[in-house]
Amino acid sequence: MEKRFGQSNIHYRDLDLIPLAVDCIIFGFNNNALELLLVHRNIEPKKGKWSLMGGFIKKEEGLHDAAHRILFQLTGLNNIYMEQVETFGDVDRDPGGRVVSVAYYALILKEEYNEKLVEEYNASWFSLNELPEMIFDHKTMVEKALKRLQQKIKTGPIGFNLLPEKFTLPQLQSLYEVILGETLDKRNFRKKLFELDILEKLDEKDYSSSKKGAFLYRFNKEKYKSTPVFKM
Amino acid sequence: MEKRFGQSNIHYRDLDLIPLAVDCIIFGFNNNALELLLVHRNIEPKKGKWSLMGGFIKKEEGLHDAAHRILFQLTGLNNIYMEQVETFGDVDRDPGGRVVSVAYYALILKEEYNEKLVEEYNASWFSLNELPEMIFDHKTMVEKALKRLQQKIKTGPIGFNLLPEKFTLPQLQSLYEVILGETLDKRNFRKKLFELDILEKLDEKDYSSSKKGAFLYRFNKEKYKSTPVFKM
DNA sequence: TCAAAAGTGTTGCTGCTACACCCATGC
DNA sequence: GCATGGGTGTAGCAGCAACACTTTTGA
Repeated sequence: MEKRFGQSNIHYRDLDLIPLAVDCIIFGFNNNALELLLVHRNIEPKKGKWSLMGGFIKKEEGLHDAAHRILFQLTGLNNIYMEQVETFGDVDRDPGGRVVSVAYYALILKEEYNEKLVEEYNASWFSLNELPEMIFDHKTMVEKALKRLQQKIKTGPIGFNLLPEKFTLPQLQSLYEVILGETLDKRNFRKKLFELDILEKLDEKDYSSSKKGAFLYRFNKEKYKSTPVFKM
Repeated sequence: MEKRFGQSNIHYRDLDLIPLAVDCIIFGFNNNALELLLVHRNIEPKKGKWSLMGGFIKKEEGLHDAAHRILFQLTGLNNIYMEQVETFGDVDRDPGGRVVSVAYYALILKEEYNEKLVEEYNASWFSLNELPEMIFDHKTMVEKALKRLQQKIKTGPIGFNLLPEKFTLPQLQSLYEVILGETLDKRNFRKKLFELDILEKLDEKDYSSSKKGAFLYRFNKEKYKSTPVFKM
């Protein structure tokens, strides 16, 4: 076989082939907390430990496709916002053998995932502040993903992926607070948002968390696209 | 063989194994321009085209080790600042066959690399504004790397890796200007730097670019470590 | 003496932070 | 009527951008 790869002179037969996986950091927002969907290992080694949902990349699928497939396997969800975080490739990261893994994070709606699938995988939600022990370098992956999410949420309108189509401003603010890990000033928060002019105020109110009720808003993609600036 | 990998139930024999490579975006600074070290393909396909220096990852080395090895192959340089950019894995990115590639960028000193090696590889420097056509998705890799470098240089003292140990403030400013792609105000630039208090002013001057001469400075790592804040 | 690059402070403005009270409603 | 969360405007401050002239020296 004389096939050559890429810009290299290496022949196929000389190649070290290393299993390549994707791990998904699945974020959800609920009860004013940021949560993570983890799967429970019911096989050895590390039986009983928690881990990110992962899987191996197939020959005929791209990285992003693999990430979406694996997310779909666990949640039944499609068309989800996902972003590559980093690739982890320390030789000993998986004691079971050399595996390189590309980490992706996903922002999903906790109300929409398929509960049956999640049960099948022995998966469960954990608040970010109360994460259980996780296998391998998954803890590091989560930390890196969170940092990227923090950056990204300040510069792009991606937080809305964690909220239902209609949401209240207190909800949105709470989302930013738990992701950024700091409390925000209510008036300043709203001022910034209104200046961006990307929200549509609806005539409906949500009464689930107060007697007075909070107005519902909707993210207006068209408005954002016409002037794609976002800074929080 | 019953070996199991990671959190998955997939057995080794079911795995698709995909060649995994590293590509290096090698930045250098010279003549007040940001430059890139590219290698010339002298084999088909794409003979005559330019490409990033790359290579396949070995079974017994980590990702970062692979990146450093490949950089060393071309430049003879060790202990270089490198950072992972992103992993590229579209199915058809390399028409020669499926290859997933992890992109790393490196900041090196143009005065220090091994010219013989570079000649052997038919490598050559290109100004960032005058890049030749490159193979595969290497252009995209460069763009992503530059964006990361722009971010990073504003928040960390990494620009010094592109300058000799002793450098002048006009040099440093020019470096920031070409990386960020904008002109900066001389006085504001210097003010910010002095406030950071991480530079050591030397008694020597550099006369290579002016008659008056510009004072030489040195980055003081200790000072930076004692108060690791950096914002430009 | 002039050309070319190095070096140096001040002012105005903008954008951010801090902050307190009224409203609507269910109980 | 009171407790709870929703909603609203302003003033001060800090940090950023804009800006011009003097110095040195080689040719």
